[in-house]
Parts: sequence; structure tokens; C-alpha cells
Amino acid sequence: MEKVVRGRRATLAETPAVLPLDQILRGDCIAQMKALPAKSVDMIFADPPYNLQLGGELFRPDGSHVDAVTDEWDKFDTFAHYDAFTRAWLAEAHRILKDDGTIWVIGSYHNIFRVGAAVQDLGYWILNDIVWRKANPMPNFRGTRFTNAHETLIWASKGEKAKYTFNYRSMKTLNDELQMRSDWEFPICGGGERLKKDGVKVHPTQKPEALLYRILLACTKPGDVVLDPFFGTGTTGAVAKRLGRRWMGIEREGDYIAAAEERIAAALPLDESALATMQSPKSQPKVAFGVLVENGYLAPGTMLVDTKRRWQAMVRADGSLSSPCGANGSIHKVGSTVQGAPACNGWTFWHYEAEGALKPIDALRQTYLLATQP
Amino acid sequence: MEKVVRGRRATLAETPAVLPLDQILRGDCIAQMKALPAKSVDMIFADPPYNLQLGGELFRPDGSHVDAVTDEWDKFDTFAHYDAFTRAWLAEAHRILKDDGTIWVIGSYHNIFRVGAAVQDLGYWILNDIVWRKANPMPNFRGTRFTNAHETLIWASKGEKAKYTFNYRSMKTLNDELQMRSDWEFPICGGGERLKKDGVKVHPTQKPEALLYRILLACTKPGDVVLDPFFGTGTTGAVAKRLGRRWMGIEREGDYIAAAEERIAAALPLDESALATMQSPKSQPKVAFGVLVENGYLAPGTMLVDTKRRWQAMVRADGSLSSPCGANGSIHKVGSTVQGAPACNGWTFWHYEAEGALKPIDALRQTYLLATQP
DNA sequence: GGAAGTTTTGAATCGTGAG
DNA sequence: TCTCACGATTCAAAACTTC
Repeated sequence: MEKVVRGRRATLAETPAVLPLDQILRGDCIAQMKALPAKSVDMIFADPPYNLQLGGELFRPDGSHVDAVTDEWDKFDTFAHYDAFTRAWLAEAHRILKDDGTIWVIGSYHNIFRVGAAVQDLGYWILNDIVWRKANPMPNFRGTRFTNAHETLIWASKGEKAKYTFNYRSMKTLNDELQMRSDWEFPICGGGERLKKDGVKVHPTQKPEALLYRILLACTKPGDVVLDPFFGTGTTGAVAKRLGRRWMGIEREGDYIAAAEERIAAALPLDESALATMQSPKSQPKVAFGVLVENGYLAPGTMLVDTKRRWQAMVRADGSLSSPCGANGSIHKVGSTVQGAPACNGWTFWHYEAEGALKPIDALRQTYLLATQP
Repeated sequence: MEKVVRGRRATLAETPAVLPLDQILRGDCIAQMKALPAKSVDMIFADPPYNLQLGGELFRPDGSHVDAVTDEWDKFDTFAHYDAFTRAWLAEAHRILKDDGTIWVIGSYHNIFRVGAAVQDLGYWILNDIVWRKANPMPNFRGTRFTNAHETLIWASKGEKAKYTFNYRSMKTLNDELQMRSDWEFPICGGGERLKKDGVKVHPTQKPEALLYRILLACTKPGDVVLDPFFGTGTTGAVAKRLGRRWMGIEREGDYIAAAEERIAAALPLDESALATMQSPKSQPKVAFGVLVENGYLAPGTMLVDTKRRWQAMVRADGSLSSPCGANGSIHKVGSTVQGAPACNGWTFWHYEAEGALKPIDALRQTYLLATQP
């Protein structure tokens, strides 16, 4: 039985044509996710309802009203309901995700701790928590607490050993050649981006497109399928379309769906050349060290040294190195052997002498790539 | 039996002289907390183990070794074990706290979601989550994730309706006359503040004093009792002593205790005049606007404006204002009248020109208080 | 002694793929 | 499932060294 189910799921996953791509599915997010095939989605972005402690009104996951809580039992009852709802949709999300897919969930202190605990309990592996610092948060009018100036996002893979997409180079480029940190600053959604109808905002918690832009750019590839089970007014869909990703949205409210469809129809995709600049260097052609020797960029017999000239090694005709202490092999192997280190990047460790200065052999690789790339 | 125990505890709570103030209690934090009387502590700051679950060894790109947290006290077999531990100490903390006390807990994504869920389940009421943005975090050496550049703190009262101390005015003053936000930036603990023995750090996760300074300043009054059940090298005790608060610490490791005792003994309390500037405005003597005029801080005839120079008003000799549109009266009355608003805090609404810049008249009140308080 | 350059280090869940 | 080769990867602050 299990075998059959697995077989069926695998078949569906291999036929993504059955996925309702670039569409909004109307209905309950758990029911709609159940109808999607297993392991079919590359990324999930979820902005679930907070539903807790707000305005004294409490709602169950099914939308029914919870009477005002007056004692501890009711309070626990409410948390339990919220937890059950959270675990139900997170479990479906886990089933739908490809094995190398990731999930993002956003929340505030009202719900994010419960969501995070559920994420861990369901076997997801948290990769980062990200803080969205609001440039222009609403002040605390009564002066009773700190200004609530941030929201929290959780980024998780399907499990501890799971692979995942992270466009490290794109993020570093976006952050002015420094590693992207876990704290991001964006203004809250307003201005022309904020959807309004008759002057009234369509959705109370519309997220800024810049936030989704960074998330999709960091964790998906062009053509990947992104699901948003709490679609709202479709920020995820609009940004996905712009970035050349496929999307699916689930939403219950007709007003939100109408606004989202209009918005996404108007969104303009970036052209392919713009998307191409976001590729990671891993997709660059690899250059073997030996190719540099073959092509005369470095003559056999040249002596290489580290920056402090503590160690040296000679370049041999086949692109291997030979050190005076007897170590032989690749630039990486000899580098790690002479240092007694577990690993070494030979490209940055070994240097050659040019015009009286030491340059890393990686510079030669870049020269070669520039000369040979079309 | 239970009744007797409660009776004893209640008695102890009414006789706080029995509290082991300004001392480190050696032993397990749960056992030691059980020995403390109920409702006896004004604030708890807790820096529990994070349950990091680190894998193998990590090396920097230059081959050097990363000194990770490998201590036994951070190891838990499963999430269930960690949760049981967390709920046990949080429950004792709840019993010990006064009804108007608050608790602070710090953690990272490894543990903070579990801690936060437990805090809510035990009946605490979360007031804020605070993000400590590290000015100089450790980079992600492998380029596999976002730089983990922050930690999260939870601030909670004993329950939804509980009162608590929040020195709003102190925080606003500390933040250059803007409301203190939920994201704080500090460097990690280093320099002369970092405790070392024979060149080796005494504790792997010593917290910066600036962090505790802000917390104690925000949420306690002079003389309040602060408990730290994971005392480590005593940052909480050192800052509490500096700020004129009483403290208690619980710690298992003798090495940490020895370092903490030496450190706290060397800490110098601020003198009372410095502490006085941190008082909340409610306990400050009120200053009438007219007193500032009387004392020459603002000359009659001076023009006041709002930040955007949309409205102006003239200072009269009796401390009342007069606006060109005909409104007369107190700084608050004229402020609300010109705006057509139901109310207005004239101290922050009206500004005067000084050195080419606009400053709120509240700044003059603060100057006056500093000059006249004993 | 001070300026300038070098080294060290911090709560870290830190590869991939062929054979 | 294990082993091995290949190869990709770091920021800010403080401490330390050199000139």
C-alpha cells in the first residue's frame, strides 16, 4: 500500500503539468494543499493568520468565534486550537515540498514562537530566523511597551540533511559585497504599492514586495514553483511573476482574490538578461589548474608560495604540485598537507610572483576565464 | 502539606529579609528556585542553554579552527528533554515572581521558539520580543546561509492583566527622544569587558553589559530585586550593582562563580545623582511650563513651532501661549486647538529654535530638572 | 609614543558527488 | 553507507606587532 502511494506520488511529481501553475485556488488552505501532489513545490512562503490576543476577539481556525476567555482553561484551549491548525497546514506543506525545497513563514511575537516550535517538531530544519526591521513602524501610542518595530521570518529545509537552494552570491551582491545578514530593513507597505479600494486598504497586512523579492531571489531559481497558502492580495505571485518564477496561491476571500488577480496581471516580468545577472558563480564553467599550465599561463617549474612564504611548491607539467617536503598532488591537497590543515582552497592559498608582488593563482583563473568566455 | 508549604512561603515573601540578596547560590537552578519564597522577586533575567546541536568541527577559510560551544551544559538528547527542562524552570520562575514582576529570556533560533511557546503555555503574557542586532557577528564561513547576526529576547509579565514596570521616559531619553524600538544594536562582548583567564575566555557566551543595562533600566526601579537563574560570569549582578538594584544569581560551575564574584566586587555603583536622571516622569516633580519662563529658560516673546513649521505660537510672560489664529492658553490647549485635535502633548509638540535646529520644549524641562534636582 | 599594518576571534545547528 | 577528491568560503572589532 505504502509502496503504491509512493509510486503514485512520484509519478505526479514527475508530471508537473498537472500543477495549477500561476493560478489562485479558492478555498481552505489545508484542503487545497491536500489536493496537490507530494514533492511538487520548490518553495513555500506563508503569512498565516496571527489570530491571537488581538482586540479581545478570538477565532478558531475554522473561523468560528471563541467566546471571551475568562479562565486558564479557555486560554489553553485557544492556544491548542491555534497549534492544531498550525501543525495541520505545516504538515501538508511538508508533504508538498520537494526534498530540496524550503519554507518561509512570517509572524510576530503573538504566533511566531508556536509556529517555530511546530516547524521543529514536524522535522523541518531551521536554517535561519530573519528579522524584518520596519523603517516606519507604528509607534506605541500609550507608552506602555517598546515600539513593536519588527516581524520575524523562519526559513527551514525539509530536514537536517536536506539540500536547499541558497543563492549566496546574489545575496552578497545585493548587500554591497558583504554577506547578507539575518536582519533586513524595509519600509512597511505603503504608497502606490499598497492596494486600496475606495481609499480603504484592501488587506490589513499586505507585505512589501521588497521582502518577497529578496526571499525569492535568495532561495529559488528561475522557473521554480512557489506556493503561498495564505495568498491575500498576491504579493508572492506578483514578485514571482516579476522574477520569472512560477507560482500558486490559495485564498478564501473573494475580495482578496479579485485584487490579487488584477495586480498580478499588471506585473511586468523582468527580461531574461536581468535575471541572468543573479546567477551564482557555481554555474560558471570550472577551470582545472592543469588547463592554466597547458595554456601557458603558468610554466612548469614555477615556484608557488603562500602569502608569508612559509611554504613553497613547484608546478609540474600535469598541473600537480610538488613540495620540498615530499607532498604531491592537487593544489588543494598539497596546500592542506604542508599546513597540516584538514582542507585548503589552493586557488587562494598559492601565490606566484609577478612584477615583484605575490598574486594568488586564482587571479590567473579569472584572466583565463575573461579571455576565453564569449 | 501543600497548604503548609504555601503558608511558609507566603510568610517568607512578607519578610524579604530572608532573601539571599547580592549572593550567588551554587547549584541547579530549579532546585535553588524551589527554595526561594513565592512572589519575592521583581524581575528575572534568564540566559538558558541554547541547545545548539552543533555537528562536526568548523574551520575558517584561512584554515583556523572555530572555538564552538561544546560545553556539556548545552547538550540535550531531544527537543522533549529540552522542553521539559524549559517548562520546569519557567514554572518555578513564575512562582517566585511578584505579581507585578516581569521576566526576560534570551535565545537564538535553536531554542527561542520552544522557550516562547512554553512562556505562553505557562500563562505569562508576552509584552515584546526584542532583537539584539550584533554589530560584529561571526560570519557564515561556508556561504551556506545568511549571517546569523542577531539574538532574540522575550519580555513577559505574569499574566494578561498583570501590572509591570516600564520606564518609558528613561527609554525615550536613552534613544535620543524617540520611542525605544524593539530592535537594539550592541557589539558582542569583548575588549576589557570580556572575562579571560590565562588568555582564554572564562565563559563561551558572556553577554554585553550594555544589554543588561538597558533591560534593568527599562523594567526595574532602584532597590528592586533581580534574579538570574543562569548566572554564568555575573553580567546581571555587575550591572544590577552599578544601577542600584539588588540581585541574586544561581550557577552550577565553580569557575564561573569565582569569576563572577571577583567581577561584581570590582563593579562601582553609579552615584545617586546619576540614578536620579533615570526616574520615571510620574515620580519626577512636575514642572509647569511657566516655571521655565520664570527662570529664563525661554524668554517671553519667543516663537514656538511644530516640527514641520505648520503652526506657531508665542510665549507669553505667564507661561501661556498665543497663536496668530487667536487660540490662547496652555501649551497643551493651544496645541490641540491649532491642530483641531482632541488632545495634544504640548511638551513634545512645540519646538524652539536653537543653534539652527528645532528642539522640543520638553528638552528644556529636562535641562531644568537636571540643574535643579539635588 | 603614536600611526599603521597584522593577527585573532565571536552561542555556528556551515559541502558535494563520484565510486 | 563509506571514502576520497575536489573545491568553495569571512566581517567587524579588538588585540597585537612593527615602524
